[in-house]
Amino acid sequence: MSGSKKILIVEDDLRIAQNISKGLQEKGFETEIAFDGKIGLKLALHNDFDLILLDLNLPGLNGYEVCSEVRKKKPSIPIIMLTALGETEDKIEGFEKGADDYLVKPFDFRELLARINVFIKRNHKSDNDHFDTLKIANLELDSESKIVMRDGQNIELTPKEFSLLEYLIKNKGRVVSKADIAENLWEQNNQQSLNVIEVYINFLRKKIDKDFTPKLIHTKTGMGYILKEEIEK
Amino acid sequence: MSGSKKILIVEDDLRIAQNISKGLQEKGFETEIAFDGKIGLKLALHNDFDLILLDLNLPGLNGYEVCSEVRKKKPSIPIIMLTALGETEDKIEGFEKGADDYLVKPFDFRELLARINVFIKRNHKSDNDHFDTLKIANLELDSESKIVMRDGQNIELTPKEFSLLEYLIKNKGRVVSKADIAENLWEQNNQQSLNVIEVYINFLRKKIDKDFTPKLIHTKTGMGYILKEEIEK
DNA sequence: ATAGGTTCTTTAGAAAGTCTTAACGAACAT
DNA sequence: ATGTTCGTTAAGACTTTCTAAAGAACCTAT
Repeated sequence: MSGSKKILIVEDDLRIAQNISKGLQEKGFETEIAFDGKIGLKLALHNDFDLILLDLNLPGLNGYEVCSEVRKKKPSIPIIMLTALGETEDKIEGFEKGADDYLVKPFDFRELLARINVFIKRNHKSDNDHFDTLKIANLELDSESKIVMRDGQNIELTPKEFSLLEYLIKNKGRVVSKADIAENLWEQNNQQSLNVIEVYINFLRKKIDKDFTPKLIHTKTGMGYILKEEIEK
Repeated sequence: MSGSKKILIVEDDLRIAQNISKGLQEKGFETEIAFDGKIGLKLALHNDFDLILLDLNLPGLNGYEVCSEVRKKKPSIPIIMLTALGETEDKIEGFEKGADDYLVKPFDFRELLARINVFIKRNHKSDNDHFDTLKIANLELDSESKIVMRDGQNIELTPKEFSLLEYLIKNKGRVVSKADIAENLWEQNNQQSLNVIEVYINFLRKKIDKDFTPKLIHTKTGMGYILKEEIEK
C-alpha cells in the first residue's frame, strides 16, 4: 500500500491552482494541474488519480461536463467541485453530475484538506484498486516494480504490454471492450487502429498464457476480452 | 437489495428534526429521531442505519463525542454533521472526529438530500459486488462478465443473443413486442426485418431452453414474447 | 549524430464467428 | 377452412479476430 495519493487539480486560475497544489504537496500528496477542461478530462481518464478537484468555470469544457464524463468511465473516483457559484441550484447540479462534494470559494485550505481526507480514506478502505500487487490465479503483477510472475517464474513485458495486462487484471472477471482499452491506454482514440489491441493481446497471450495453465485471457467475440480463471466449454 | 435506506437523525430541536424526517420520508427513506446524544449513540450502535445526521449542540453527549464513539465501532457508516457552528475550526474538529460531511445551518433541504445521496450511493456500490447479475428461475445472466448460466452450466451467447436475452430478462413477466425489441436492439427499424427477431428468439431457445426445464421463453401470438417461469393460459 | 536494439504500429490474408435473408412448413386465431 | 403469424433451417454475406511479418518510432551508448 505504499505510494502517496495522487490528486488532479482542474483549475484555470494559475495562482489558485498552484496554491492548492503546493499545499497538498506539503501534506504528502502528489498533484497534477490541468488548466482547461479538455486536458483535465483527458488526464482524469488516462491516469490513475485518487481524487479530482474540479473548478466549474473552465475554458474548453466546463466543470459539469468534465464531471459527467469522468463519472461515466470512472464511477468510483471522488470528485470535489471548487467554485465561486454558491447557489443551491448550482450545488444541486454539481451533485447531479456526479460530484461527491462541493466547496464554495473562497474556502479555508484546512477545510479542503479535511474533505479530501474523507474521500481518500473511504476509497482506500473499500477499493482494491490501489494495492500494488495484483493477482489472478498463479499470475502476479506488481505495479510499483513492474514485475510480472506466473508460477513464480519471471516474465518480461514491455511497457505497453504491462499496462494492458494491468488494465485487464484490474478489470478481471469483467469483459472490457477494445474501445475501453483504447480509451484508457492509447492516446489517440483512433477508431481504426483497434487492431493494435488485438496485436497486443496476442503478444500477451504468448508471454503469459502460452506455456501455462489455466488460460487467463479469453476472447468474447464482438464484445471484448476478459481475464478469468475458469475454463468453459 | 431493495428495502429503503435507514437514516438516524440526532437532533434536539424537535421542529428541525421533524422537518428533516418528514422530508426524507417523502423521498423514500426510513428515519428515526434521537433527541439527545446518549440515545443517539445507543441507537447508532445497536441498529443498522445507513447514514447518521448529527447535530453538534446536544444535551447529554455532544455531537463530537457521539461521532467519535460511533466511528470507533462502525468505521464505515456515513456521518453528516448539521450545526450552526460555521467556523473553520469547528468544521476541522468535526472531520477529525470522523464526520464525512459538515453542513452549516440554515441549509437548503435539497443540498442535504444531495449530500446524503452521495454517501448512500457510495456505500451501496461496495456492498453490491454482484448486482449486475440478472436472474429468472435457474437462469442467470451477468452483464459485467457477459456470462450466462443455466443450472450452473455455462452457455455461450453471441453479442446479439446476449443483448436480446438481457432485454427479455430485464422485462421478465411482461410481453415485449417485436417492434419493442427491434427499436431497442436493432439499428434499422425495418418493419420487414422483424423476422430477424424470430430467428434470434429461436437461437436463444436452442441455447437456453432446449435442454432445460422449465421453458422460459413463451410466444404470445400477435403480441410478442414473454420471459417467465410458469405457463398459464 | 548514428548505429543497434527495443518497442510500437500497421498491414494483410486466413480463420473463425456472427448476422441476415429467404423459403417453407407448423401452429394459431377466427 | 383459411389467412396470418411464427418456427426452423441453411446458405451466403459480412464482420471480427488471429497471426506473422515488415516498417516506424523511440532509446541509448558510442
